[in-house]
Amino acid sequence: MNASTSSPTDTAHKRERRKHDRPGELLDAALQVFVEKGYAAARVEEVARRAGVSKGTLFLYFASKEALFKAVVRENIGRHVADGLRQVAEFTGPSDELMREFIRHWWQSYGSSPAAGLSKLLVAEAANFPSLVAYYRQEVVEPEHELVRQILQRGMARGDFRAVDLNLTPLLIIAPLVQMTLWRFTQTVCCTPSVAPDPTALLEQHAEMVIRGLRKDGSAP
Amino acid sequence: MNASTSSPTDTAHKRERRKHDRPGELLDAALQVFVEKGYAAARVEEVARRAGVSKGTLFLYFASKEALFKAVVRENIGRHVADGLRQVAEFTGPSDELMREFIRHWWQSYGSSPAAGLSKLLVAEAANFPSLVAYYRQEVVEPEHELVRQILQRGMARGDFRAVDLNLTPLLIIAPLVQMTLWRFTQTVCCTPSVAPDPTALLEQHAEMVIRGLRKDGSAP
Amino acid sequence: MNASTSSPTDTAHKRERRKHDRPGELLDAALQVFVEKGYAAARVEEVARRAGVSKGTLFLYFASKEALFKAVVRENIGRHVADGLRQVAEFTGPSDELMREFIRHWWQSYGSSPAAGLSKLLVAEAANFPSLVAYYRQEVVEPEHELVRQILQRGMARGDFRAVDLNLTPLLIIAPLVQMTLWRFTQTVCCTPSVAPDPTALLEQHAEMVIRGLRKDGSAP
Amino acid sequence: MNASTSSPTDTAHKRERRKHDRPGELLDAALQVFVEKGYAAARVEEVARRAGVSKGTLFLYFASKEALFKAVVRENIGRHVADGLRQVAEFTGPSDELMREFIRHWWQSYGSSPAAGLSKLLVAEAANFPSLVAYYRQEVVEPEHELVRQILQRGMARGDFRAVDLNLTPLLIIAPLVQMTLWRFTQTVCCTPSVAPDPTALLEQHAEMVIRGLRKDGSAP
DNA sequence: TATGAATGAGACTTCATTCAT
DNA sequence: TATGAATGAAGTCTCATTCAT
Repeated sequence: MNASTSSPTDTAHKRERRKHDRPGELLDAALQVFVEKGYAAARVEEVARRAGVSKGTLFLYFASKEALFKAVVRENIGRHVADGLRQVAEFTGPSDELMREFIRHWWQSYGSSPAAGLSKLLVAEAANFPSLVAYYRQEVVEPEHELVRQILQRGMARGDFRAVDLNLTPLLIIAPLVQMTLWRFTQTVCCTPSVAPDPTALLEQHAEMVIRGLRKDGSAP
Repeated sequence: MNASTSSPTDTAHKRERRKHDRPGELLDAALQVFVEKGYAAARVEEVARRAGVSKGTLFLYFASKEALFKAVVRENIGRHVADGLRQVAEFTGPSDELMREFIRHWWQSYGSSPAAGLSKLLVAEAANFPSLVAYYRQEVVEPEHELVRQILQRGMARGDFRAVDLNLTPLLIIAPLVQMTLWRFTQTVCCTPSVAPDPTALLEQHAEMVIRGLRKDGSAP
Repeated sequence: MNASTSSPTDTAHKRERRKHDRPGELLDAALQVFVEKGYAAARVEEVARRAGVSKGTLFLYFASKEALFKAVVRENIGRHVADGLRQVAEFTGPSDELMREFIRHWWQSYGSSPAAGLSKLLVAEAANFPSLVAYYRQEVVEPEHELVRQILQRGMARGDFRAVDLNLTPLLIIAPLVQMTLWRFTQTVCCTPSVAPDPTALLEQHAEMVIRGLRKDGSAP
Repeated sequence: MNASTSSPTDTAHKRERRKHDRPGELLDAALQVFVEKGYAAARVEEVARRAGVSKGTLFLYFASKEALFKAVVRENIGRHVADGLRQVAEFTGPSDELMREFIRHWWQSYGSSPAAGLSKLLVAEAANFPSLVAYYRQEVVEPEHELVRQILQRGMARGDFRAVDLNLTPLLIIAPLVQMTLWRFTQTVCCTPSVAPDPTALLEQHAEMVIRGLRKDGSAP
């Protein structure tokens, strides 16, 4: 931001990188602004300002505000699920532990990342951008559910978990994770600790509840 | 409409009733529109149209779009929690059943009602209307958590539930209910059944998971 | 205003008179409001309120805001000049005294009356209502100038005044009177005494200046 | 407009100059429109049109209609009084001549200038913008009166003028000048010559009346 | 006659988008 | 490529006027 805090080499380097990374910097800034204000209340000028360019420049890279918005969504819909699936296939320990891993990993790779703003954004703009919701479901929600489904199936097959509905249960396992994600963007101001508690403790408590909820009736703790 | 079908008293009453009912009709229409589009994208003219009045009429009852929005939130923040608290105090059966009752009741009295749109609205507009978020938390979220906390305490006191954290657990119990609420307004368009499944089945499954999650280690099903 | 402050007879009487005087009360209220705010910024509802009737009632008596405005102007263009002309014809004393009388009388009968607001109104709205300006000039300004012209002619004929231009001098004599009138509506707020001084002293000083300005070169004081 | 007629530097300058001149052009147009119509009846779109720009451009330079109005007033409250004061101090001739000079100068530097519209504007909007009236009085009216007061004091000290009230007399001397100013904007339409006479002749006649009004009783013409 | 709820044209203002530089 | 001044469509809000009661 400030030339006095970086060496000439850095600045020059930064400027070089700048030109190349413009779209990326704009997308980062746009994600921030869209998440904060929502689509309609977001100002393209503020996106440009946060990216350090002028309003006109933004339109060199994105044809319209809507195009920018869609690019933000598509860009941030990661592929963090893919390696999740691999993990399940390779995992050899007890299903309890796999479930705990999944929950921790979900939060690390998505829930606590900047991309998590997408969840808020898509809740807020669902009615205005139905195609994005469909896209998001296909690319994110469904694979995620499939991943949980596989964990459940593995646990049931191994006799670690009782028999549960494979359509409903993934929703219930993921719901608190998504809620924690939404809270990150809902409680910027207020924040009694009881409402925005320590994420780690909450994740562990969630995992504990889930595992106990899935335990077979006669099994030991 | 026709003088021959109504006495002067009736017609006078009709006039009166209209004036009396207008704000309510406008608030209902406004809730719909705000939930659908979000605050910024909502058009006051559409609110007026859905309420069957002209643009100008809306401003006879609400000083501004923002005042309308705030009135919508305040109006729909119900008192459905109050009788919940009474229910707990009076309940005499096993805590399992009380928890099931709470979950069913939450959905009936709020989650499936039109007022449930508030949840989406407050997620979407949290950053733009922090005071409303604080108000909502105080009036709705905190009392709700307190209610669940009392159910948990009762269960632990009676030996029905194992010892759990009284700050974290309510969040985990309510989170899936809120998620179900949000889905109602997120999946207007698409809707594969696996994503928007039968609420009743989901509620029962949620209750089952929660109860098992709270069960004492040695206890029978 | 308040029934408790007047006997029943008074009130009844007042109400009787009311109906009859509605237009007059509306015109009085309208003069006030138009003078205070100007035509465009004046609200018909405020006129109605000050007249103690509803907005709808105003339109029973005046077809439109513009019609009300024109009626206000026409109504307040008095005939105070007419008797002024008679006075001149009948006056037998020295012209000094006649001039002093004219100045005092102008202020008493117009400058200090509520109708004086017209002067401000016509300055403000001249460009928007040229026909009213023409009407005002014909009915008020020209007769007034003619009156001063007659006083000057009389004074010159009697040898009391030096020879002066009969077109220019009336303007110069009346100008300070009109300015005093405008100040009444311009200095509602501030009012250092040097700017809004005692009207009587100012009138006397004006008369003194005018009379000396008209005195023949060799004449004694 | 045409690249062949201007060097790059020129065109860059032209751009710069436009941005630099815009506020001034808008203020000029705004003064016109506000004086013609009054504040409330003035349309910002008309101001923009007269300045040759679009509605939106106006708001790049002035935050609101009210801000534009206030800028118009502040901008046109000149410093034409300052050099008047110097003139008095340096003047060596008879006070008659100084007074004549003041009257002529007042008209030249203010009364006949576009800024003279301020007088009409402030009469019209006094009640709606009291702070501007106070500002105007402080910056214009009071210095002007002080200037006349100094001329009078000088005349009395030199024995040129009789003793007069130093608070009242400046008002009487300036009043006809202000009236002449107001007439410029009041008589756009009608205009019988007797009502809007030759300003020069009127100024001379005014000066003559004032000087005679100030003359010591025994003094020769 | 009197009311005041309802209307809708029109004003101010914002902001995504364009384009000359 | 980058800028930012300029645009004008569209939104919120006001208020003169109407009309059912």
